[in-house]
Amino acid sequence: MGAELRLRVLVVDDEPQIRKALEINLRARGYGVELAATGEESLLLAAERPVDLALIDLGLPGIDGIEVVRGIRGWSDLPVIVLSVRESEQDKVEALDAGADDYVTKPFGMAELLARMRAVTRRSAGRDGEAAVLVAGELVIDLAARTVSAAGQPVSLTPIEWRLLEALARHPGKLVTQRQLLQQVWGPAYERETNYLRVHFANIRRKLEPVPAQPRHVITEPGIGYRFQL
Amino acid sequence: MGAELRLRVLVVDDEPQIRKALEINLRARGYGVELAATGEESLLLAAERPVDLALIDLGLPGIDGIEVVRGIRGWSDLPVIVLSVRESEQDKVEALDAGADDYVTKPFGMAELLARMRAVTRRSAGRDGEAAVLVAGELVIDLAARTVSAAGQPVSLTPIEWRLLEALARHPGKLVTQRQLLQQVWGPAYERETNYLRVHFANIRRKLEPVPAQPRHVITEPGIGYRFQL
DNA sequence: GAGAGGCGTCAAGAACCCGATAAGGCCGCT
DNA sequence: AGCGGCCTTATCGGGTTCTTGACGCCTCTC
Repeated sequence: MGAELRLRVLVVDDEPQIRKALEINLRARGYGVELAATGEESLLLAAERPVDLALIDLGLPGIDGIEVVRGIRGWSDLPVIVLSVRESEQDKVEALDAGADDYVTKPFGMAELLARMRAVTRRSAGRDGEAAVLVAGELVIDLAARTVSAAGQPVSLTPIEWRLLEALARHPGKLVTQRQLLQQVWGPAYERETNYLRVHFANIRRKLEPVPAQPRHVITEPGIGYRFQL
Repeated sequence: MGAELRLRVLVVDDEPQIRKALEINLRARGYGVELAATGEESLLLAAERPVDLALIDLGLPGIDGIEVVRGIRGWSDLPVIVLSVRESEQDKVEALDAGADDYVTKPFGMAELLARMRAVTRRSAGRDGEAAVLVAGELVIDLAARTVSAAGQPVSLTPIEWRLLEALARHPGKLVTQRQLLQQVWGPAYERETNYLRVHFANIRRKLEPVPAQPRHVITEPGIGYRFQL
């Protein structure tokens, strides 16, 4: 399994010198490198060419780096390291809570960056393959295409509904705590707002479950969280 | 108090002031905190009491912080954040390659640390751990999915019941004292309320044991505690 | 053999959690 | 401006869970 698959890295930075420097260093270490100069470009690239890791600069023209992170997190759990000249705690917190796995302030040493890259890829190494479509009775959920259909009919979910369903469906059968859901969908400041979950899961069940009062797939574990039952 | 499902953090640092400061800040944020001053102590604690995250100082007397990280990585993939005054790249690389998930140099801002803690726990929460399934006769306990079934039938446990069963099942065969159980499930202020244990274990046995009056798996050690028999 | 302490059982009230529903505000679209 | 979708917020009822106290049985000690 340890067959030296070369990892592919997406580098997003608007300064050509930094792009060049990173490209040279990473290629020398055996990484494959994709380059993007703007947020728009990076999102397109990430969608069409699968990469294993993204290095994203915060100070981008156009779409901000934070938005790029959010955009990526919307449909994948690709490891993301943010690079930035901004040293303020608020910037770091914002980027990390947007879904970044690490935050490195420029200027940084190449050895440290490489070590941090190894650390975050190590974590996500054990992920599943592309089990992107999941079938549960009359329910069909396509995680990649972001589509759901119940009893053959396509169902349209609101953004929040989709993120909640996705958080459950990514780990079928496993229990996801209220805290995890609130943190993933709304952010760490909303960990106590369990009423959000009640309202939105009620809406989800109304759309997906044949008998919303007796849900078969979106199960609630009182006092703990929710579970997606296949 | 409500059934707070809080994350438990192990703090390893030899300076009492830093331990205290971290403890106060983390508790205020709703984390459970275990403290250790030396590497030896921390390894013992980590093995005995399950925590969800470890904050480890590098400059420890006795066993070095790096060795603590390696020790933990030897048997678990617990998220680990290293705290250190050392700023050299070599120290960072060494710690990260030893298995640490992040490296924060002192002094650091509390907001940043909390954000980095959220980032690493978010990662490790999502991955499907190795099948942590425990089979004891007609009992099947899935610690990862948080499900229990007896004689093929799924059993639903209340939050407190689950936490008690989990505390026993994480160390099959080992004796867990009443004090440990009360402290883990209800908090340190409830160490005397052994009647809670009697009531809830009676309910657990009623749900799990074929003959609740003659329990085969949830064994009580009079005057000391309880034990999970495989 | 008597007493004390620990344990299991039971039941009742309080506290808690969930689902349902609806009103109000915000935003984008026409 | 008007409209509609979406999210937030509040309230209510019903069901479950937790706590608390009481009682009887067992075992261990004196």
